[in-house]
Amino acid sequence: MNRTRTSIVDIARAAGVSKSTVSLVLQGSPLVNDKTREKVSGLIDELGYVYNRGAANLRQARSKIVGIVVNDLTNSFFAELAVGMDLVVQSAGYVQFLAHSGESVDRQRQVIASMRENGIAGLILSPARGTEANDIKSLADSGIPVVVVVRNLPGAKVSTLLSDNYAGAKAAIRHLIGLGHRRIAFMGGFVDTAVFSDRVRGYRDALVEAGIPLNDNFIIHSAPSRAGGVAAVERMMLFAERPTAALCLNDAVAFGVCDGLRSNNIEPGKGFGIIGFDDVIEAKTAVPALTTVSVDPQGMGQRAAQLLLKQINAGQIDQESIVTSVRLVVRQSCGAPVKQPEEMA
Amino acid sequence: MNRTRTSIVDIARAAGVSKSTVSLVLQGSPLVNDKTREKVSGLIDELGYVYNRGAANLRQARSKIVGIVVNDLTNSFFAELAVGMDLVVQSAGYVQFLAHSGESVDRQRQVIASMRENGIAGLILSPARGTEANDIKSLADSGIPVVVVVRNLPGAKVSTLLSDNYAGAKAAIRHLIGLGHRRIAFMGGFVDTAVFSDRVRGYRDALVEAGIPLNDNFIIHSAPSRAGGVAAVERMMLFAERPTAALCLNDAVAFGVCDGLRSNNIEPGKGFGIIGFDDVIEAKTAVPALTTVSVDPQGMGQRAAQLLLKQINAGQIDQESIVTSVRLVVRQSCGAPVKQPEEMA
DNA sequence: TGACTAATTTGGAACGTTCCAATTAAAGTT
DNA sequence: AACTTTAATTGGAACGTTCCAAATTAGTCA
Repeated sequence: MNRTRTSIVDIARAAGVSKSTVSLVLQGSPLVNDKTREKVSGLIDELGYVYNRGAANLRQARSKIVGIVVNDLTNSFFAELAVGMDLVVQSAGYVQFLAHSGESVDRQRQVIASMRENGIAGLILSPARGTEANDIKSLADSGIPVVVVVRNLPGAKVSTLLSDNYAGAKAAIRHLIGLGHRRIAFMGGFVDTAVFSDRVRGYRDALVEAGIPLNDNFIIHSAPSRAGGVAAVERMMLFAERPTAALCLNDAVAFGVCDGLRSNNIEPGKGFGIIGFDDVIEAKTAVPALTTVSVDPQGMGQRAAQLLLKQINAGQIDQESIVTSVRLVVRQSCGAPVKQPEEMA
Repeated sequence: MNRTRTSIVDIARAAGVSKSTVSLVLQGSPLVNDKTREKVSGLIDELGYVYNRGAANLRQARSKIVGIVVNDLTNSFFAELAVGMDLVVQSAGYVQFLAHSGESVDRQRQVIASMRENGIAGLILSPARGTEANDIKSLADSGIPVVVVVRNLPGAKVSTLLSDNYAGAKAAIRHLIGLGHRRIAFMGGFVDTAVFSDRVRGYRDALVEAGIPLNDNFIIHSAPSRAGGVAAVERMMLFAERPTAALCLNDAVAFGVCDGLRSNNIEPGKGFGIIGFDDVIEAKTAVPALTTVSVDPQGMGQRAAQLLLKQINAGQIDQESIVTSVRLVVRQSCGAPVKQPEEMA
């Protein structure tokens, strides 16, 4: 009910010591006598004192806040990524500004500026589509560590943490080929992201490696969402010669593809092989369980946060680029071996 | 590259005015002469000055930070809720600490303490299971507005924003009854949450209202997740006399129920009617599209944030309890009218 | 021009911490 | 007892802002 919160000097007065001593107690210094420490700590809970980290930051210039900006929280991949970051950030005694840019560069710029004003010690950014290196230049220039995750940001001289999209896509396609598929589509995504182009590159290279001719119609663009997957299938159904399997840009698209196939009375995993990308939690429990390239979003979030904290503590920032490896998790959605895919059109 | 960030006095010196004038310019005061304002603003971008909101807070005691604690970000319902909050918080010029408690009261306590030290102006809490009124008492006592959402927190004298779970469940069951169903299950959830008990109450009341005898076996507990839905179906399949439809605790469970039915070769929406709760974005595009009680999570997040901001600005907090109305969205998963449900066991 | 009002500008205290240099108290050592 | 170490404690400046009362400058009117 007090108008003004109780401060360090209030408890100093109450304990009959100086504010410096109280400060020492607060930071657990061994310099202070056990008896005074005890008395002070007692008063601290008794008076309901709460530490003012803002004031401390003002003096020390190093805050315990990290900023996290994610392009789409409603996509479970990014939600899990955020949860992974949250985990390590919190247990390191930091607290996070977490914002959602909704793929808007403007909004992203705004929140980064606002975070900066609030004195973040570092930033983890999963950039919105269309982000330029310039958007984080001034941040990086002022010595605040930045880690870019998931999507590449060419030209930015900051650390990045990406998954091995190329290898993952290649492994997925090889698996489908091994099952006997020859007409394989790539579904979902638009050309303007590195994630898309890397995965498509893996898709293409695996096909040529197996001597299968490329068919550009089989790369079916759509929104990288569940709804996008449904749309892609609609498009595919119009083809005279249809694919027998597809690698999807991500799990969300893959689930959409399952939905779309069902409305066309094709059973996913039996009449058509599907592989997703990311390995979101639902991938395991879905029916059919989704074969997918596991990126381990939560683990990736953890690694990103660890990388950032390392740089914050190190003081100087040496730019690091990590590509996390990825593995194909075979479940039901890619189906049993297909004997004569030529006859399935 | 400067060791120390440039401050208000740096640009004051450069512009040949006092720091007070610069401060005035910063807050857009009409007191300052246009010419000096112009000069000062010029120097501000030129020297790359960034406002230190922490220092300002120290002086003013009212920050532009709100805390948001959510029990499970990986559940799309809560992710969307968070996005809704983010939207209004950001456009009001605030920035948010967003944390994920993962249903752990300990962790929740920690992050709330940490947020408090960082000087949040208010808190929105979607409490972890097992949270007690006491956990936010000291916060509320110190005059910081708190809004509790989604889950009730009995005994806490703070504002709450809940959806009308009772009415929603009742409407859903009435609809199923109208389609001819008589043996209707309730799937998912555990007894310790108000959300669960309210929805079950609606379920029960609607059944007795229609003169249908209650069967407690038909309330099938499980984790409130997709995996939980699958598990609930497994349990149901063992019944001698099976339900013909189910209301699910939430959409995640409902999707799981669809999965579970499919692995038992029952087509969701045809052989078995399913109604979800929440209306997550995927509900619309799923196949079959999910009939569900729409809670509009994003809208709810927005309302919660607006409520909080109102209280922050008002200065004094008058406790408000809002129950947002809810509506049944009929799509495909509850199926066509069932003629003779007695013969479907 | 002088007096008065309106428009601008400005020192300095204050917010709650940390840190440094300096002081005081306690404990050993001859 | 006089000194040296070691242990504990302490003022006060500093961090970057806001706010107030007061000072300065410009403008207006007789």
